[in-house]
Amino acid sequence: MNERRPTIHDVAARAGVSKSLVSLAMRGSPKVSDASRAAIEKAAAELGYRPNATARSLADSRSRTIGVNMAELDNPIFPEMLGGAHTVIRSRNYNTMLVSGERDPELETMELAKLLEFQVEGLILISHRLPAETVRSLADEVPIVVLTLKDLTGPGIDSVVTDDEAGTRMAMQHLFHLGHRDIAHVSGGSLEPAVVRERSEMQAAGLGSMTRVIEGDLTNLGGLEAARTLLQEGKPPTAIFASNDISALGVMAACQEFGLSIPSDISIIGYDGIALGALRTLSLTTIAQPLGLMGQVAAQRLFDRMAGTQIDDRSIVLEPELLTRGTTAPPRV
Amino acid sequence: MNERRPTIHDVAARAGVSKSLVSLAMRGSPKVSDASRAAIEKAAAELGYRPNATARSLADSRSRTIGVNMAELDNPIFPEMLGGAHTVIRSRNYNTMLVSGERDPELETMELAKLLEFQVEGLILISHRLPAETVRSLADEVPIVVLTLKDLTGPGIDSVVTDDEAGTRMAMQHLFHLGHRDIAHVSGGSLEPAVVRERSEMQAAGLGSMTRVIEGDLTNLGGLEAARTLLQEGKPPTAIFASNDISALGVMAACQEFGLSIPSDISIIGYDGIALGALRTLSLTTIAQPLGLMGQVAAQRLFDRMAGTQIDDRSIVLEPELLTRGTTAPPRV
DNA sequence: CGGACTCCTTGGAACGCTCCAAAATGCGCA
DNA sequence: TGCGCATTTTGGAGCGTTCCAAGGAGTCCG
Repeated sequence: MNERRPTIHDVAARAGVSKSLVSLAMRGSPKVSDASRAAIEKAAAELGYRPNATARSLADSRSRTIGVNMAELDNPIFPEMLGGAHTVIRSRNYNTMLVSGERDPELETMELAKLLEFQVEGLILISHRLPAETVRSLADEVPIVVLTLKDLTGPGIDSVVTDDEAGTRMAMQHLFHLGHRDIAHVSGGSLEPAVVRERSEMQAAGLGSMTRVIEGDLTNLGGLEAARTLLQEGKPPTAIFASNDISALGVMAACQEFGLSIPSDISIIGYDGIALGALRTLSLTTIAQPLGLMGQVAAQRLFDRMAGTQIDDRSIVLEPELLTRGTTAPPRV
Repeated sequence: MNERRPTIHDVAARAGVSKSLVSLAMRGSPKVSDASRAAIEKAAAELGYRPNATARSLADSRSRTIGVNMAELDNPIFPEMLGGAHTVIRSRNYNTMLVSGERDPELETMELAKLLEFQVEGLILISHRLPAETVRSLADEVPIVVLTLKDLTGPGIDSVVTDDEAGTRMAMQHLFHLGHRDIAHVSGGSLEPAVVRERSEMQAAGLGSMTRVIEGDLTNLGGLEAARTLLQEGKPPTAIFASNDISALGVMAACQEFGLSIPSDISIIGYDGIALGALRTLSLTTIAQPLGLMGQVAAQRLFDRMAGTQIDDRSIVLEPELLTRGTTAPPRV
């Protein structure tokens, strides 16, 4: 396992050419004669030569690496976005360096610093907990695309989000058209400010039919508890709109605890469109964000910025989609 | 965004010392006098200096990077393991380079080659689809730890698995003690050979009470369809043991379709212990593998190998655990 | 006041590659 | 045969670090 790995020099010596020519050949340059190329390939194969990407990065100062930060793992929307981004990154022949801030801004800052030390050429933040100022200062070293959080833009920073107003409207209209007039909303609390704020504004302003708002925190347990509180208060609403899917699942559990059957006694709609919600066991009606696509678009935009393409807008807004599944139905009359 | 980044030379010039001293100072060497250190730190801060990890890797030929391959994203057990491994990698001040084979052995091979070009110091394969021979040949360039698949060991290759025989036994005994005598097993089909084979052997040999085995494929849909076939055949078993959780969720859905309520009409037990199964809505009884821990242990073992620690065994076997939740109960009498 | 140490500090040679300007080769054609 | 031009090939300088052998500066003591 430990003999020194062969270098470009070894290949050159063995093929009887110069290191420069090997370098060209390895990169598939057309200026290499067929004879030389064959000799070089043969020598490389015999030696089991592998180009050293580190040396290459240093020499041409391109790391061919994108840094991805994923703040947390326990909401499946993040891995789904990661998957999308990752696909694009790979297709461009780049590598993905993954870090995770674990919800701790200080740790997150350090991890991002490490990415920069590795000379990543771009950064994708799949959610983050950093102060805007920190992100802005990173952004003048390397282009950044932020997923999910739309309120953070600025020079060097792009964002990819879905149209939450539209999504909220869709959810409400779906319930409204089914005949619901007594709707409760389990909000996201203070987390994910932008998203939550908008969804909440909608609910406050928009369709006046919603009577109650309970604070959740975008977790499963949060949804469960919020719904419990709600249901203890007395007459249950005919429908509940949760700000995200995993909290919607908590809401479902609470309803079951209270002996309400879904959707005949109460309708539930979530937000996000996690893959899991499609499982027949759950069959959660939801407003789907195109999660994988968001990741892809984020990566694409990043590559565009890296290429220096002239682009005006800083924010890409994708459309959400209503997925009508088994947890919503007309209210009992 | 584009002025040349300051290098160690710039810092040296500004602090009025040599680049070597800056290098030492940046790495916290004790041989640097307080005065110099202060001057250097000041200069570095003023310039916004960031060490170039690429150059460092090249110079001391240590990339401080671990490559992680995650074959697929749609079974949540993989991200959970990733999380565990990632935590350990970070705590050692290493970086994680992530690739994904997308179930395609050829692509997977290329991706792993890229990792080696980046001089990763170790490799963690969170499941993979490679021929044993390929893995073995990678293993003589860099230490490897394989998660989940136990049949692949050899020089340079370690594995981390759970004791599937024990797990299977636990599942069966749980059902048996509840009083079930007519149990069906939804298998994993040809995938994940080792795991499946063992779980299946158990079922064939072990507790003779199981009457039927249906082939699944470890997916949600596979579980759904397997269970449908089973239930169409006539008198349903009193319990179903699925080879993994996501297929168990499919099985649950099928049961509901057939009007069977869980657990009063039929008990269901899964395998894996995905976080999701704990959601109150699902409350899936299962045999839990310590997923996060497996990832951690894998990373730890990798670091031990990298440090050249003398270790004899090649395989780490962790114990599974029965999580009794809401989908199992005594059979109806 | 000269050694012998101990502490700090230094310049130059790697590390394995790419880039570049310049050299070698080959070919067509007068 | 010789010249010009296109095609191949080459050595050396860099990329930003670390490593190392060796050089200076003090300090302590006889």
